[in-house]
Amino acid sequence: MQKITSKHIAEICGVTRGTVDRALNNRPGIKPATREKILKAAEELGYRPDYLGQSLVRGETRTLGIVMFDVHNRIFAQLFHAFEEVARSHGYFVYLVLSHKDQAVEIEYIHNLIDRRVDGIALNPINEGAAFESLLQKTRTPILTFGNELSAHFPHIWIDDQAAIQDAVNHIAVKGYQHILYVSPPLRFKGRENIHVPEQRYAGLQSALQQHPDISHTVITSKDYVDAIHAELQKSFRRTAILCTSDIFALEVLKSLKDAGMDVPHEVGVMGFDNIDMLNYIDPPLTTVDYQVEDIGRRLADSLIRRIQGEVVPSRTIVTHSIMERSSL
Amino acid sequence: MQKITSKHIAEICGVTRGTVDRALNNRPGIKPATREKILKAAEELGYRPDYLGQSLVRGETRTLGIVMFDVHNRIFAQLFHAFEEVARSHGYFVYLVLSHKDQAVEIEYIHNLIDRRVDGIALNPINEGAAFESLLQKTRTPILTFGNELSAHFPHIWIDDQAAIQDAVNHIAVKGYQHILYVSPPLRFKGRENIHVPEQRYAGLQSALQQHPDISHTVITSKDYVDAIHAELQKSFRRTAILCTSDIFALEVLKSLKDAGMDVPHEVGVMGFDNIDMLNYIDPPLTTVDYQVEDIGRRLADSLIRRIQGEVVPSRTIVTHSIMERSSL
DNA sequence: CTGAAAGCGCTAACAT
DNA sequence: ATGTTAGCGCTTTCAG
Repeated sequence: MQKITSKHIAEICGVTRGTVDRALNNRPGIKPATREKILKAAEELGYRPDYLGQSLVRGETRTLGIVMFDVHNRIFAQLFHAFEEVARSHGYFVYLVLSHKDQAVEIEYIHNLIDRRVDGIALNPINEGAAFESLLQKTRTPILTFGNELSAHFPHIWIDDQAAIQDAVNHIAVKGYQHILYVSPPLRFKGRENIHVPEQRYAGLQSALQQHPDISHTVITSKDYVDAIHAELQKSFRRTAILCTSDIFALEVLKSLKDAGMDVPHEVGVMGFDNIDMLNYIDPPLTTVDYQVEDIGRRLADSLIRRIQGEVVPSRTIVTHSIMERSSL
Repeated sequence: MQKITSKHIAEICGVTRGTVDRALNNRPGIKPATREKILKAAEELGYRPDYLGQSLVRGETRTLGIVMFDVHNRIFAQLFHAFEEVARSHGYFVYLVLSHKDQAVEIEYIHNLIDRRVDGIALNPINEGAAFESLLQKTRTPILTFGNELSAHFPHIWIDDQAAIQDAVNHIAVKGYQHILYVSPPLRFKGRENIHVPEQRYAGLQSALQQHPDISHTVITSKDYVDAIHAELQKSFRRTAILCTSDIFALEVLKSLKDAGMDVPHEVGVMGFDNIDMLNYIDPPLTTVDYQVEDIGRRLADSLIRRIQGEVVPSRTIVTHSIMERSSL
């Protein structure tokens, strides 16, 4: 069974493809009778316009691309959900591509998306630098970023990471802690990949600590951060809070502390970041930094579509965050 | 800055587009010198072939579509990850579309995928019935299913849900439980949407219980299954196991039992299904049914691509499962 | 070795 | 009101 095209319909109805087009897209200049005949034939044959042909001539594909590291971290699954929903409501499809934090993969994917003529791209980049940005600038495809920021050429939607960590540190200070173990494994990739988010958070840590000269701290960036934490806990006898830059780190930490028989928060405090929904099932309930990641997803889709339609969108949009106090600290 | 096409290159090099094509896709019948010239020009201009044009003439888009309910349930996020990885390694892109368990949305999306000429579709359907299947059959686009099964026309890759629940019940029996609260909220949509998976599991429950006439049971399908469970627990004083058809239900149950101050597993046993990775962080550790969902994702992509290339794939592929014993039961 | 022409499926401008 | 033609960007066949 051959795929049926407008040409077939034209032949069957004894008219030309131009006329078929007029009927299908109900444009003026066609006799009601022939229109009916054509529509009926199309209906019966189960005709569906080919999107490739349409896209080629229209110059738009009504497709968005979203590039993220992976979808294991719940925060990105949630973001995607919201993004997809808004996109669909505007008639856009979305390609979800995962860079797996691999710089080459990311570049290949971006090229592919552009070659496929997506109308716009939302990107959480793992690449950075002038070469990368000029690559992105070569295309007229609108690109927005989230997570790791690029230069101001690319509108960015995210939270204020610096302020968020500052708030976290202040919260820790208020709770009377004297020492902070700051857990941010991605920091060790500094200079090799785009770690704008971890760096911003780290900057927030530094500036907050200046307000609290009484609080000492240790930064942990190793892959085996759990082991590193336990080693650190041996050394110091000051009242310690473990501040993790992601809930998924905090969950690992919590688990290992439990295994080691340590009491949270009495022996040591733990704080996370993201407020992923699975925290509902965790004990002890984790204090963390909360923000509406769905809001980010929605705004990304919305702004991207606006840009596609020629509107100017703000180069920076900050979504609010807050401290979600529970009982791990 | 205008997008550059093979036409531009042809003009610049003073040749025709056919020759440009020969150079770009290094086909024979071209003088090395002109080939060099063309490749150089293409390189300098940053030429990239347009995928729409290519797809139109080649008759393939090298794109796969995967349709699932959502990506909140971790099991589907994991499946997608594996699917995407295999697809990419074969040069395929993937459209991830979410039906949100809405039948109309699913149908609209499937139409869209076909109109966009995806080369194949992996589908966990929420629709069912002859009308739906004939809609799917109208296209020559290969379609595989996972999760809810359709008829044998659509190759299916999944676990043996019946056997899995039977194993779960046997495990519960061995542990000496006398009563089972079977939690499967989707069952209440029977007749309205495709709930093949829940039904298979339910069938597994029934047949297993025939082997254990001493075990009584109650089936819970209400949306407020947590409340229903607590009501049931009041009534019976037999040793009770709560068998949930998804870990996410089990997590909710565990949480509510904890809030109610009930001891698991001594006062009541709980068992889940899926062995999602977040179980690592849960206390008490949840006994559940384990299977390699990544394996399903990989096989889906692999088989789909085979079918696209004309191979015949088995109409049914069963991935193994096992009981993951922890300490909630 | 290269050019000319046709076609993938669609839309749009221009004739009749 | 309908037909004709051209073109989106690419590939492919057939001439030269």
